[in-house]
Amino acid sequence: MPSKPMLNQTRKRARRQSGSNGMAGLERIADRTGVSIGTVSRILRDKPIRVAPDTRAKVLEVAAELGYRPNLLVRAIQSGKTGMIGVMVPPFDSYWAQVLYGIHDCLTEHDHVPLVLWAEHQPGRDKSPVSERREDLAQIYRMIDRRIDGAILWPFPAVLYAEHMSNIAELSTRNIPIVTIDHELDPQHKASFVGTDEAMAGAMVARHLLSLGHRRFGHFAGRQVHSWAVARRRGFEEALRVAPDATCISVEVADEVAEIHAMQLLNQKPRPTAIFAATDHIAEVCYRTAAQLGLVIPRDLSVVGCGNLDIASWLNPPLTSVRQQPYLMGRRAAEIVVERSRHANNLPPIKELLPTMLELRSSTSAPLMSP
Amino acid sequence: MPSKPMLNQTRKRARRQSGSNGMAGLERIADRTGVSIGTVSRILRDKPIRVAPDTRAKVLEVAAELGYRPNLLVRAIQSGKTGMIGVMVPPFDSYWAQVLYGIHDCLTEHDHVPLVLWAEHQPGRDKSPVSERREDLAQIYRMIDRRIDGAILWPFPAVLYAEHMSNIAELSTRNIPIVTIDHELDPQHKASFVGTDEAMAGAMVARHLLSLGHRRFGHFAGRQVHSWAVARRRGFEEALRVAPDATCISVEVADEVAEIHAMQLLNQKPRPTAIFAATDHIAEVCYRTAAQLGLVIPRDLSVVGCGNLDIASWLNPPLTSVRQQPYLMGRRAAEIVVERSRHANNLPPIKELLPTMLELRSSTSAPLMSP
DNA sequence: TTGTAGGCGTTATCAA
DNA sequence: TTGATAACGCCTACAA
Repeated sequence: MPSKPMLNQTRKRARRQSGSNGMAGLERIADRTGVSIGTVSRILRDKPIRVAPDTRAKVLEVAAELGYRPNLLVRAIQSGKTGMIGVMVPPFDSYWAQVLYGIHDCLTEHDHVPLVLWAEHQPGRDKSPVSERREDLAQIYRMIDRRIDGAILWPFPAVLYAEHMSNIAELSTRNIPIVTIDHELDPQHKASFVGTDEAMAGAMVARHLLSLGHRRFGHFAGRQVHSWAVARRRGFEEALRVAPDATCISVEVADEVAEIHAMQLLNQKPRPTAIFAATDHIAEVCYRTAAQLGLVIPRDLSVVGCGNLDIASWLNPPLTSVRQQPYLMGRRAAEIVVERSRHANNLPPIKELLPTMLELRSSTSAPLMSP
Repeated sequence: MPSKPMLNQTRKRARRQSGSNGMAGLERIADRTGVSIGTVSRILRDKPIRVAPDTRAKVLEVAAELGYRPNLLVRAIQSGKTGMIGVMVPPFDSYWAQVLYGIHDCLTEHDHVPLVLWAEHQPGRDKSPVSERREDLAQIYRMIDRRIDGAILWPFPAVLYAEHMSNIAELSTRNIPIVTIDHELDPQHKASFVGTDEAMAGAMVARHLLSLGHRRFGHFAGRQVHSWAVARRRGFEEALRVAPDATCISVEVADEVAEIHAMQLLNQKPRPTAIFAATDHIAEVCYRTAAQLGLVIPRDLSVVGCGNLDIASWLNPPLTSVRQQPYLMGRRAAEIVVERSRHANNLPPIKELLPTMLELRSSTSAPLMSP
């Protein structure tokens, strides 16, 4: 009979052997090699510790043979770190695909994985404020219940509703590091922010159009609940001031009625000779509207977009557009969350603005004639 | 002094109170309400059990106040089910975005979440077989180490290399349910499959072009390592047989040298009057090549694509393309993995083919003249 | 150098 | 109706 100290573990093992469900654990390796679980654990973690060479060899061999893989869930509940970062993104175009790539690459390089959930993307779904809030809340709980180490968020349209902030509060009150992309959150959430230098973007567009000789501008602005849309608009308008005789009419366009807004603006008299569309999607609407009015781009109307999506080069004529750096934005956002998570979210939140470039294509030219 | 039975737990609690890291657990609620952990657990799970109404009320109140959220990681290590499904996708276009939406929606409806990782997507990365294999393997381990309940895979180009199958074997030997999309795996993996009815797709395209009067065809086939590419090609070629005088030249195009292949095929004499491109991306290359040769679409050349991506409608002229059902494919794939996972992967693998439609646009017309 | 005990947050199983 | 206890698979301390 074994001595007392061994009895306890021996009994345990005997019991477990039967109920095992397939994947080998430390215990099975311990049994097969005749050493204790603790020893196996130490060897497999490859800590700088002292182990008899043949013990190590034997353990490694059996582990390989059994296809042992550590269970990160267990480590997670012990360490309090799951290595999972919640990512909530909008329905996507090529811009967001790049952002996701950036996030993905940076996270995996740091041994983390993204838990990607979508903000409402179904055209068919009920979009009432209430159901939207519920749905977003459910998504946030999905992440919290799995104990994500941090979250990267996109500013869903729901930021419109004050109640929505309480969803984000679910994260911030639990001290989960947050980084938002493109939209800056209220300071109370202590959230970091990665965005685009909209002042620079606006200035580049303004300078380009002014240098072509334009003086009457129109701006299709994004919905002003998004901080990027506000900054983009201001950046453009302020940069126009260098030309005292420049005028600009800005209208905020909501996706659903973009056509109508575009039509109204393009029917102004005198008509603007150049348009800065807040996004390439809006620029596309602008193209369609221009076509309906019989305007030829760029002869009658110069158009500049923003985002430099795939469509920019597919449009006819190819669209001049502000090139942002979505991949880099994703990377930076990921780097920031991971770092905050490592420091128990005690680092102060930071804001980061990435520079832009203007991608010149053929949707811009000098105005037909001066007024 | 408390009686002996209580002593043990009481001591434990006293110790833990200090080291708690923020998020409330059952224990804290138990302390605050004066009941045992077990009771709290039962109430919060809301099982059909008998609890004193006031006990329940008190517990629920405290739980809400503390913002209690269950820790799914713990449930996972106990139940052996994490509720996470690994999803490995290629760099994406609108087709894959739809697939992801479908997967996401179906999974969340079943209280699961997707763990989305990318198959190599970086143009800059070293693409040697070895490093590619390593990278994919790392991705697979990331999923396994977090104990995914199942996996939805896209057939990465790496299926080319025999060694790559050993990566997938890492999943199948562990009895993790697998569903592949678009590419059918070797039977040994017992993997399920969701794809498109390529025979139907090919037949629709063939019928359409034949009815327009075409007899000389060209087919830009996808790389024949992909089962979808093989089936799509065969589907098209076989459907052409209804016209005894129809001829078809098929070439397999690799992305990198697509232009060259396209140029060669379009330089055949007599030149084909209609092209079926295996993907819309290839169709786009075809457009460019045709332009270089001074061919006008559809006057000199009819072109049909497949996938009905966003670009199809942006191309000039808009591309006639086979419409697949990516969203549905995603949903079905998700449903299938979840179901297999629930049955310990004991259900037999299934194959599912979804029907297609032909989206008629203006890239096809009758041939200019009969030979 | 190796083994054992205790704990992570929860569930399930008895016992009270 | 409620409480205590043993898992789940692993890691950290401490003991041998």
